[in-house]
Amino acid sequence: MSQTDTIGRILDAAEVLFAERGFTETSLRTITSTAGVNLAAVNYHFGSKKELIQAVFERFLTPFTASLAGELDRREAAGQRLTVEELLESLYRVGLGSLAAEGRDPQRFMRLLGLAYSQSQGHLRRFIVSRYGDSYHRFAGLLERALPHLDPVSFYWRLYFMLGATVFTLSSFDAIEAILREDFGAQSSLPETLDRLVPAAAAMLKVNAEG
Amino acid sequence: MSQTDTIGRILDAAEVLFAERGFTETSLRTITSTAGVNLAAVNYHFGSKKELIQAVFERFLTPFTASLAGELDRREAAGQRLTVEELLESLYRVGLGSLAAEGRDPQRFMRLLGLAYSQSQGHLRRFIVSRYGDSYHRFAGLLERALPHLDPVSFYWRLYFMLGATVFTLSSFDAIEAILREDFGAQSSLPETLDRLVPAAAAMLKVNAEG
DNA sequence: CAACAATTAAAACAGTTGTTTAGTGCAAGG
DNA sequence: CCTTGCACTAAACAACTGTTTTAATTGTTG
Repeated sequence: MSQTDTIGRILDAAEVLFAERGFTETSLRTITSTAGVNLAAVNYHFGSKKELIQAVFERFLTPFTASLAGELDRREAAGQRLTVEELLESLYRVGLGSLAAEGRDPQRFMRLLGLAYSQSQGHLRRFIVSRYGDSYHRFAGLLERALPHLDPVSFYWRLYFMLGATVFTLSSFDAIEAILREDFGAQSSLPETLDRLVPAAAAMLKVNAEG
Repeated sequence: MSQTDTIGRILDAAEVLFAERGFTETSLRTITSTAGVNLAAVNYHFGSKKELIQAVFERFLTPFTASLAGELDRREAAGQRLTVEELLESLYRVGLGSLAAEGRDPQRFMRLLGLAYSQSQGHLRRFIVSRYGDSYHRFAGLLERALPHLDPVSFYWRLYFMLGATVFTLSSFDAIEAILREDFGAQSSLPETLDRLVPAAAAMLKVNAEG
């Protein structure tokens, strides 16, 4: 249809394949052949494989952070200070909603985020921080204000604990869900799992250090 | 000295390089040249790159699980049921101690565990499960008994949340520590961080679902 | 010391990687 | 009608991958 349908096809294929196998384990030839485009199209449209990886992240992080900003605006406008649970709810539901609304798979983005964290070849982490650092800091600041009893260092360690639990769990949601279904015959949906995660993460953030 | 000093040199180099860059990002030539051995030595002594990766994990997981088993034996022999905090303490301190005792870097193994999780090419996950699944299930069983108010499915999700917070945070301990030192001038040691992690993770495990 | 096996070494192997080059087709503008 | 620019393609590039082969060198044992 449009003259640059090729770009979209490449991004679609790369997004899926990167999430399944990782970045270095996915060759440009695999991407271009599943996308049904020529090999050289990646370098033509994106410049390099690195820039393709960044473009994949940009395509889902930009609407995600935009939706999150809107949600935080709305909640802040309501007046009272946001609670930990409200902030986590915002983060999770917006992540789910803004991406699912475009008909894309939220779990795939969680896997990509997990990969970005662990496989990060430097360039990707720098790209994400420079592009979306502000969104991160706004959320972290609001969360810190919701936890006034914590000193800054304690708060940031707790924040990383929470991010670890979130990214780690959701990035392998499919695998964990399959294990639990096999062992207990209990199906878990992603929203249900977020219902479990919100109170657990909130408890971890709020507990007094001296237990 | 010994006739197969080569094996140790290869394992040492592979351990460091894998932890720094990941598996596919580390070539056999990089490993053998930093180890000061011939390229073919890897295939001669280990068979393939996959088996080398498994050997690296075996070398630190075997003493780790053995120490953990001993620690759990000791604590169980003492009689009363183990608490969540005691179990987490055992896990963390033993992991720290058994590896540091051999003069090796505990954080490196956390990074490897994180990689095993996210970069797992299948063979590694199968290897770890078949070799160390029993240790994992014993620990999980004891932890579940320490949390009798949780139904099995809830418990296992919480377990994954806890593992996520642990692996994620400790596997990038150096990076997080550097950020906090820059922003707050506060140095954090690994033991201090575990002191922060134990109560936080325990709170996440213990909280009642309906908050 | 001779003979055998274990280990190390150099070199080549076949395959894959990301990227570049040169050229094709096509549509819009002068 | 010709040209300019854009999207796309096939082919080749050089570099790198894990692995194997063949030969040289050890170390050990009869």
